[in-house]
Amino acid sequence: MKHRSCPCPWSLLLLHKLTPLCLRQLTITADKHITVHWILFMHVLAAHPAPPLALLGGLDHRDDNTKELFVGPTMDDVLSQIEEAFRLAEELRAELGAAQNNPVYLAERCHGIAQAYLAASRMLGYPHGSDDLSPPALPPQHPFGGGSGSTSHGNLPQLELLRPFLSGAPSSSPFQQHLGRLLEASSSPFNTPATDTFGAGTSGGPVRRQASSSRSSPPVVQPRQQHRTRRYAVVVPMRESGERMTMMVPVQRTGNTDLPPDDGYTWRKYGQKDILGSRYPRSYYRCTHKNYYGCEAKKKVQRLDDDPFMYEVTYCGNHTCLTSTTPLLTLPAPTTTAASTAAAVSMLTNSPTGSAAILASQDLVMAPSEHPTPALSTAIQLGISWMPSALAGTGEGSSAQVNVPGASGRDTEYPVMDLADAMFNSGSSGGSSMDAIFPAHHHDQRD
DNA sequence: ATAATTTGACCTTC
DNA sequence: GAAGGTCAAATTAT
Repeated sequence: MKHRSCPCPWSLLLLHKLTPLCLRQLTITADKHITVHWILFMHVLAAHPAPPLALLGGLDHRDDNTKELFVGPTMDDVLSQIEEAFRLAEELRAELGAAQNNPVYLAERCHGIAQAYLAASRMLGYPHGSDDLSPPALPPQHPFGGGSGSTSHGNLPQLELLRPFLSGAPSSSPFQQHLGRLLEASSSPFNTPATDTFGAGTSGGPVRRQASSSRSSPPVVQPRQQHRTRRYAVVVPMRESGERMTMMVPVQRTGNTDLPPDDGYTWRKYGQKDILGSRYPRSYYRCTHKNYYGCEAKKKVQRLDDDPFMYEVTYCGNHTCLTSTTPLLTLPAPTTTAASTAAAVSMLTNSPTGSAAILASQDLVMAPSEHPTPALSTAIQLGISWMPSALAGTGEGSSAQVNVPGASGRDTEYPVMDLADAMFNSGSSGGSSMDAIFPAHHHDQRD
């Protein structure tokens, strides 16, 4: 079990510095979805594991000797680079409507944004960033991939990052619809779906590959109950439930590559099936919160025959567990629990993992409501309300707050010190709160 | 003790 | 009847 004993406030410091910029540039659409540049920022920059001390000297504008010892870029340089990325992203957002039918242009713009973030990341000496977001060479005729010699999937990782934010949203914003069209274009025309798997590259019959099983098969199989009373009262077969979405997700390049891709939600595996003509079995998952919230979200995961480093993930049904309650409104602010604070902060990233954290906090503080109401806006509001508090270093302990356009109703104050205490002193369970904030990148190299 | 996974049996659809 | 999807007991992990 890994445990980060002393989570470094590096990312928080970065957010301190960036907050005014974020508040100005961060765009929240009408239905409270954070747009592309913030997501990219979180994925590329916030994953930085540790603060380069010299850069932090630049961050604080201290007139000490640390800067003199450092000949590389300062934090201000990094921030300028980030600001440039924000500017490009904002331009892209403004142009989405007009440029939606020009995938080449859009891809290039996304590429440019990613490059700007990567430049900042490189200034921080974070070499892995280039690996994660290395933009594709964009052949004019195939802007979304299919280049010779490369894998046919995931050639536009900048867009792939956005996929989880489009899942399960029946009422998409125009911006989401733009992104959806982009992603659709990125996967369907050029990426080979797993439909033509019969005999394609397989050597004879199907070869089963045991998925992430650490136990050895028992030599003697116990006889199972032959006749069971099956109850299929309210079963909705996956093929009949609407809201289906299929996507290609690359395997984790680090650690156990047999693990299914982590989309941030918590799933429980309920079945595995050998599929005719496929080398790899198909795994069936349902939402962990099915019993508690009646969440009917399901997914099936299968490796591609022709690209074992790619999973085909089909989502069915929406996560009703995300819209079940308004738990955050009941949080005893400002004496927020660690879990709930982490939930609110993580929701700032609008990541599904943050959603999972929200659910964890729900389990802690309240029972499910009979009248589900959208909690997303609340979570976003809490997140944004937190940001200026964290920024408010001008007066320690101050609790400035910001009314987020589109977020109606109450304002909640979260003093930064409480937040920091909760974040950095909470570590009683397996994962730190920082994991909830920046969940996408782990630096544990398990060999 | 509880939660999650495995896996053969069972059910539904085609 | 075959194949895909799901159930649930057994098993394993936490």
